[in-house]
Amino acid sequence: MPTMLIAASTGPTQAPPPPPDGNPVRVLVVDDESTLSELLALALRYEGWQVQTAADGRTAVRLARQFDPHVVVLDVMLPDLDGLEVLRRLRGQAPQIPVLFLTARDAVEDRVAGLTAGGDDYVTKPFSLEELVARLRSLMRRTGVVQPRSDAQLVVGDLTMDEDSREVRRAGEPIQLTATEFELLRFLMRNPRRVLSKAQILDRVWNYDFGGQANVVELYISYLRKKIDAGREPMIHTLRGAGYVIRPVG
Amino acid sequence: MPTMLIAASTGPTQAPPPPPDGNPVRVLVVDDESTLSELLALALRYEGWQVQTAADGRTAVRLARQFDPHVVVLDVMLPDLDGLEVLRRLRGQAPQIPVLFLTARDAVEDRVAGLTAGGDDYVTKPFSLEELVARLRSLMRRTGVVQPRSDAQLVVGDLTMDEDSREVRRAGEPIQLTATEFELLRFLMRNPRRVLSKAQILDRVWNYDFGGQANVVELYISYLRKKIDAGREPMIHTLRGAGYVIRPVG
DNA sequence: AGCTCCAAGGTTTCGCACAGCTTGGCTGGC
DNA sequence: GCCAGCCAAGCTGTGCGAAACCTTGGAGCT
Repeated sequence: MPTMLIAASTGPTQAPPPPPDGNPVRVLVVDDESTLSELLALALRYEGWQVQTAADGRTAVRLARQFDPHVVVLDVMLPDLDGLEVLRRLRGQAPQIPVLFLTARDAVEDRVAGLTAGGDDYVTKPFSLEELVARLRSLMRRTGVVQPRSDAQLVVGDLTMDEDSREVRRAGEPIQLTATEFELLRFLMRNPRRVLSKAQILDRVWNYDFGGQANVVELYISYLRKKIDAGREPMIHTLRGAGYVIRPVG
Repeated sequence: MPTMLIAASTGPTQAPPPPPDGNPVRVLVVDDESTLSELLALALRYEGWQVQTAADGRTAVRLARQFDPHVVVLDVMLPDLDGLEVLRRLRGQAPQIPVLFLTARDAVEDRVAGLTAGGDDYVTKPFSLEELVARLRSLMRRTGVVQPRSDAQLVVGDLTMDEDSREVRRAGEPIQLTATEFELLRFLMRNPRRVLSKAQILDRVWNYDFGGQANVVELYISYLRKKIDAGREPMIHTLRGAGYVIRPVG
């Protein structure tokens, strides 16, 4: 029985953003789980960035010297040195370099707080790629690695999202979203007019270790519609057998 | 008339795409079902691409080294290594190489997680050749293997199709198509002014294991006409005993 | 007390078989 | 050479089964 199958994806996120000043952004990823660092490398390369990975602290420090990254993604839990030590050595070479820490959810929060004192940021595992990339982007914006541009403001039709303040408005009217709803909407808004398959959405918006039913996507689309399209001209459309798409009305 | 033989495929598609830089695109197909990989090889060669096939993971990795493909079509279920392991080894040699995965539909939601995250894509079996080729093309476009050139826009007369947004318009007016209608129209539009037989269409647009009546093609042509030729100068023409052709008016 | 997600039932849409109808072309009788 | 008649090829309306999608309620977690 031939099943129509377009079900899967059509093509991931929009075209890579322009490099900071002609050269691509260089990102160093430090994590000892090779699966994770490879996944990350993939996603970040897809953003158009240059990526190097290191599996332990010493390698990271050595690599940083020759690779000279603009930003570092650093797991605080490493086999050899601990995050703090790696940070110190990195900063010894490049005092200004912004760092995005990865920490286990249950990790002691106050230590991380100490680490991020300098304007850095952190993300707890497991995270979604969409969130990690957004954080990284925001971090680079704040620290001037890339021009701020009007990047933190997403606009599709009369729908706007401020990524920093997390404010969302439709026709000026503020809308309250939960964390997951926000991520999903951000992903849609970053790819306006482009059909996104459920698989793509899952891969990108849900945590990398999510093992659940694929219909959470339908569920959250349904939530979003209630909040965003309620009583208005709909912006979120279903393309049966293909995916979802957000489009300005008209 | 029983099932149409897949081997009959002549699956023509317009002139081969522009090679990356003067040389033809090289595609590596990895699948252990020889019937399928041969079918694929045939279709891809017809696109003007150079194709090599491998039946298992190790061979694939070895072959990749000397063949140096621009893109890989990879079944996730292989006799020796599994898809992810092959991916890892491939990426070890060529970190940027885009991969199109093939997965069985019923295979309990093959944890495809992360596979599309890096800009890769996947297609579930059984698929249609048209679908697979379109995906491959889109993948190469996104990852810069070929110049985007005539990006994702297909144009025949006043009829346009955007493959990313799946928007179709005739004379500016938007037209809603179902998944199958879309595939069929895409195939026609990729081959303007060229007569396509029902057998070709069946082989190319329907899943390779389709076992139904041959008159689905007539049926869907009829649907398409209602949607795109309705009340206008017709663009889809029947050549009795030969097939169908799409042509700009005039 | 809110958020996330599973389960399950309900709804819509699509794909396709079937069958009767139309069209076009061929043949043979005149 | 012309027309009637016939047949194959193509067209399309109808209907059913099932896939795809939507929604609700509630359980578990934080």
